[in-house]
Amino acid sequence: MAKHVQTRDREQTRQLLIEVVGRVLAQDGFAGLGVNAVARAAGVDKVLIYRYFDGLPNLLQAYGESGDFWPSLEEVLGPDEEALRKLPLDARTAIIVANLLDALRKRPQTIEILAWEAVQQNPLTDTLADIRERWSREVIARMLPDSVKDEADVLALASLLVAGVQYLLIRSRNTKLYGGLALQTEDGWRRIRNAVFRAFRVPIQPQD
Amino acid sequence: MAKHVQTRDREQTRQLLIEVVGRVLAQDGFAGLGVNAVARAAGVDKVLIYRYFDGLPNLLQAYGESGDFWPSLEEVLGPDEEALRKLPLDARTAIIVANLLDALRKRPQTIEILAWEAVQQNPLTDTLADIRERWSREVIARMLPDSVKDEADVLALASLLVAGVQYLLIRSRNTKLYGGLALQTEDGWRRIRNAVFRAFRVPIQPQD
DNA sequence: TTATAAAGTCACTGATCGGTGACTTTTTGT
DNA sequence: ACAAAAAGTCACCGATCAGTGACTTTATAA
Repeated sequence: MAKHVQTRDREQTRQLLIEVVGRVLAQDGFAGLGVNAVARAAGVDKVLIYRYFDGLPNLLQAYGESGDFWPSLEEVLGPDEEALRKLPLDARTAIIVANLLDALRKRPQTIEILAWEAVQQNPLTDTLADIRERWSREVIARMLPDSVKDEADVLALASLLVAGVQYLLIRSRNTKLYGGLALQTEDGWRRIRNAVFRAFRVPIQPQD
Repeated sequence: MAKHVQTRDREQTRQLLIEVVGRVLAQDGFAGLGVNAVARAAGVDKVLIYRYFDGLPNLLQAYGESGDFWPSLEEVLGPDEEALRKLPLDARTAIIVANLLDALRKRPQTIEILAWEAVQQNPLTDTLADIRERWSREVIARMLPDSVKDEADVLALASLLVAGVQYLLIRSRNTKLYGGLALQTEDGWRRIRNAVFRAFRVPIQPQD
């Protein structure tokens, strides 16, 4: 039973489609994301998107679940979780936010998705937003349990800063200058990163 | 020469179209913004958009220039500019950012435009982004001249916070909860506003 | 009053979109 | 070897989009 080399393989084509979603997303953004575009980029007929995924939403869902489009907890907590845990609340929070900034900068597709979420609401963006909301709750429970009863409301400040970081990442795709910040230079991002530490009154820590 | 009541008036129709752009923008967002949609909403033939504005971009340009879609300097500096000027740099900056937050919350169309800018680059969004960049430079020149040589880089922190505020405003259209912040409640926005003051180590000032 | 220019209407093109039915080709189980 | 099921192709549909040419109606100025 020496089979031919498989040229028609459902699972392989499924994976290809999922992979191509990420590619299209990174290249053209969600604006260019449609059945036609994905099928074309995959060199595959669009009918397969309907047959294998019952439409684009489910394909995107599969992409969202399969990919590592969001940083892992480890990536954001750094190499030495124990040492981090011993720091004061402000410092802990600042470092986590700064690490998140570094991690997100490396993920163009994630930035595209953030832009998409900001602008449109649909079942997929709802799902992704929910994943991230749970992620943030996990970070808090694991590393910032004392923040929830902090009367100075570090959490609000942290969320505001994360929001700012995400917005600037989104803008950096198209915009050179935002409020005097050069979003497409390393120096601009160093200033932003330092501002995070300043907001928490924590000595500035260079990137790993 | 008792004229009939004008039923055909170029200028009036022009103004109507400009006004309708704002209405469509506030109602359906920029996603629903097209020649067909605007013409339909205005009860006018779309050919007039081409005749009077030579296409949608110029109509949007006219809208951007005519409307008060961005807060005035006065609105952001508050009633007593002189008193504000006497405060320390941190306090001045915090108050301006907080005032900007209050002002933007009142402008749903502006929030739509911000969302649009975040996501797409085109001649119009470029123009609007430029208007705002000049606006911010004017605020700095007028109220924060000492910030440019501030070695702690208040400006970076201010821009980051403004970015965060804008992002949360954008998200608040669709999202209930972001990082634990209830974006559709007064309490949520009070926490965000307070976080601004906290970031600058300034006593929290209630909204006017 | 009448000619003319402007205001507004209408019907159409060509392109692209999401989605589907019917077809051909390959794989697989017996 | 062969039949059935699955994989993949192809041509089409209806809707909507931006944009245009040709038409009718109204206002204005001589």
